[in-house]
Amino acid sequence: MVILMPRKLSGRAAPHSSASQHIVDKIETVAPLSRSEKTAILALPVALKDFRRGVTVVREGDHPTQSFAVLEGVTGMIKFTGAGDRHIVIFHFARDIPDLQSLHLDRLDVSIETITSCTLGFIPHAAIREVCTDFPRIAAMLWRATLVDAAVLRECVLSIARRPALMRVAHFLCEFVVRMKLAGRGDAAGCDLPLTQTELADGLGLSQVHVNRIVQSLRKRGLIALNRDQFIVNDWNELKTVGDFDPGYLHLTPRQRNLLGDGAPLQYRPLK
Amino acid sequence: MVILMPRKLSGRAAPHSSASQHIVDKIETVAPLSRSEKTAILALPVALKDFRRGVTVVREGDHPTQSFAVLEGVTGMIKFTGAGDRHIVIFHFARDIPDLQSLHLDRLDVSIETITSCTLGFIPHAAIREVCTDFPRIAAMLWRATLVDAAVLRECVLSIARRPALMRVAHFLCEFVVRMKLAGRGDAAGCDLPLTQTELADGLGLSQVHVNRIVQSLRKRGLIALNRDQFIVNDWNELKTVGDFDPGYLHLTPRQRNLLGDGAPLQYRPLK
DNA sequence: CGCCTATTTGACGCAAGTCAAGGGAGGTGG
DNA sequence: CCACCTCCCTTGACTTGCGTCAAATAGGCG
Repeated sequence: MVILMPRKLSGRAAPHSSASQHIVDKIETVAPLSRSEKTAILALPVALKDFRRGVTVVREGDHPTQSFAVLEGVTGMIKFTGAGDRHIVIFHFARDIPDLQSLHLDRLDVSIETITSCTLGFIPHAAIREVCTDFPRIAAMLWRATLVDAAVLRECVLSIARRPALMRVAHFLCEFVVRMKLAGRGDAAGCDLPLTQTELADGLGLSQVHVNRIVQSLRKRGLIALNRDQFIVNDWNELKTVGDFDPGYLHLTPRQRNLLGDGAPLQYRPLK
Repeated sequence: MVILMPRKLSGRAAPHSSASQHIVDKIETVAPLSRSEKTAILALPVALKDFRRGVTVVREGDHPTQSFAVLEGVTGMIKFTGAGDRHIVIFHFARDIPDLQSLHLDRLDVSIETITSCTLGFIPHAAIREVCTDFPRIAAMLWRATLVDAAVLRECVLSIARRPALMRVAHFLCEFVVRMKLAGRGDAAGCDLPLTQTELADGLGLSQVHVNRIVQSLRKRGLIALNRDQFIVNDWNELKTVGDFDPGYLHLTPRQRNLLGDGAPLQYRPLK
């Protein structure tokens, strides 16, 4: 039986920097910014706020006048059916801006909850609009960020519609570890996984019981080690195969690919 | 048994207008444009091209240098699993710009196929970028259009993940008829439905056989009449209820709501 | 130690998939 | 004008992946 190390990867994360610096960083993984563009972003007014786990930050039906960037933690976009079934449509990590859409859609069609305790940086829409007007390339880069989210959603639709549970879970874990690494929350061995199996199920369109069985089967095959805190990849190539995972839809930039290390995000590294 | 009328709604559609006029119309359902903004859009170079049904317009992995607007017909965003299972992620109708995302994401993560014969208007990215730079409000409106698509995807994820087949089909049909009406392809009675049951299945994450059974069950309940060409709603309220359909996620503008007629898009109108 | 939350296991049922065959409608060509 | 083909829809029989229910176990944490 694989033994997970008690230390969380979180401990090794970079210290907080301001929300606007995060946005600069995010954009610069795509294209370098000019001095004046950078200055404009760094001048954005940001209100930092901490949240505990399981809090609804904004609610479906709200008409926000600000958007927020995730500085620390994981948030989830939640939707409910009329019958009250909950589904987590997509997770967001450090440097994502989960409700950027509210900049142009005045009514929220989802709720956003904290999945872990979070630090969020709120920026008024007016300020973002102003920067976008003055610096079209910034607008384009923020637009791009929402387009990548949409691409993730498309893959998610495919996965839920057509991939059986084992493949779906494996695919989800592949995506999760890659995106966590980009958020500075993973390394060559794996990543933080601050999700209960119930939350996994809510994001996968499966029942909690079935997720449990699938996870166990992936463990038995020696592909992964996983608990409520962290996730270790024992055989990346095989996990990718089982999960039918091709990261093309993530639209990684060359810089991001470097971050992940030579195209093979995680090397085989059996635990003890 | 309900008898569908042989005449298709298509016959009544507005005649072609130029692709750029379509874009102006689309944007103006959200907010009026200034004279100079309108002029800039109308000056965009558009190459019209006709396609037969079932043609792949752009392919996953392509690096397009232009985007296209749908002037006539229906297109589908298609994804495949590694095993070759096909899924239609979202349909697009007149006035939509299915691959607008390629403006900022250089590699396509989906293919786009014609579901019916189509007239498409191709516009070089360079020209769109220029307009977006010169007129930030145009950029914002195009951005908004991609955000509405993303909202539709989110609802789609919820539907496939959590709604049982009957509800899912009903929900799909509700969305379809509303969006077709906005594209000028439906009226108080119903809309064109140029989809085989296999294509419905591909869009719903169900098998063709099961779609057939569900459609029959909706027919027997007296909610709909439907064949390969058209779709008639016999009981809109009940269909909405069965489909757990709340159009909030479509982010309809007041003008669009008017188009649909007083909030209740389709009135009860039993066939002969 | 006891409570709460998360994971695990087993038994059972059903919604939806698969396979296979038949029927209808429209198109085409001899 | 009939024969044949193709595409789509329909139906039935059978299978199965996953959900549901329920109870037991395990792991923090005050």
